[in-house]
Amino acid sequence: MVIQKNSIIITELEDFDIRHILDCGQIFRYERLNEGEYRVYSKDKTCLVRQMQDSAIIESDDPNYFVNYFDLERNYGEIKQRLKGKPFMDEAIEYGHGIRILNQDKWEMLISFIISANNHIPRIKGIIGRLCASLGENMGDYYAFPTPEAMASKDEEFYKALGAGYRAKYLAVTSRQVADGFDLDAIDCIDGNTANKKLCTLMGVGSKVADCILLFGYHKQDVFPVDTWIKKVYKDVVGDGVDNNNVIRRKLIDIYGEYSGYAQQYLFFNKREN
DNA sequence: TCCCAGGCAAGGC
DNA sequence: GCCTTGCATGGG
Repeated sequence: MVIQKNSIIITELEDFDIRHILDCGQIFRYERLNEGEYRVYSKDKTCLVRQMQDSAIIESDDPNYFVNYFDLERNYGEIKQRLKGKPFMDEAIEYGHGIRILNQDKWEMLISFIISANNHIPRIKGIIGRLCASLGENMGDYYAFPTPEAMASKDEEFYKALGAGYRAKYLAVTSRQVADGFDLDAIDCIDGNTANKKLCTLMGVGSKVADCILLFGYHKQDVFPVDTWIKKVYKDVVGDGVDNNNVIRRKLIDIYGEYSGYAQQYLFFNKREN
């Protein structure tokens, strides 16, 4: 990796594939421009990613932000090595070998995954896009993700009009709570299970949404978001799917260990695309 | 068409 | 505590 004034150059692509990274369900704000060419948005920033045969380039006026964002200083080879041999992992890692878990904004993850509940990914993208266009700062040729204050200034009806459906109330109530002082940063230094319970006190956040926020916004690795796709994986692993979500979560963390969060992403991506 | 989606809150027991 | 039900919306 070479960091320049307005770009990052990646010359080792064994653990970096921009399509894997963007299509594995952790981010909703990006556009595919061409084959291997994407524009990505995070918070109030943006970058352009182009992946070629044997290198990739990330163009941005704040490269350091995106070095952290794309988790470029972490050794994914070691993570994969530790996961290999566990149930269904080898094929999932082979298929999604270029996945990296992004370091995204906590507040953006909170709102994005409240919207994600019982929803389709294309529709989630649409709602979030309209949310940014209507409440986010105009950055010239794109919109920033709105601040807690901007979102707290609107009511349930506003979010219904955006197409959020029954999640509209959750958005209004939770953004008010954060604007009024609920400290998202304070959750950073507590363990996964305790952090999960704390996030669940916010309206619209249950165990699964909390795990997504912790994995993508806090990079906590001892979590396992259990959604409809992971339930299918669970059936493959244990033979049936009659257990409730808490039991499924606990058993999967038991099986996949300290790198459960990474395991979950490889398994999710492989199940959803194959 | 009808089923389903990166589930949650509320109410029943 | 665990289990069931209702829920807005639009893509496939």
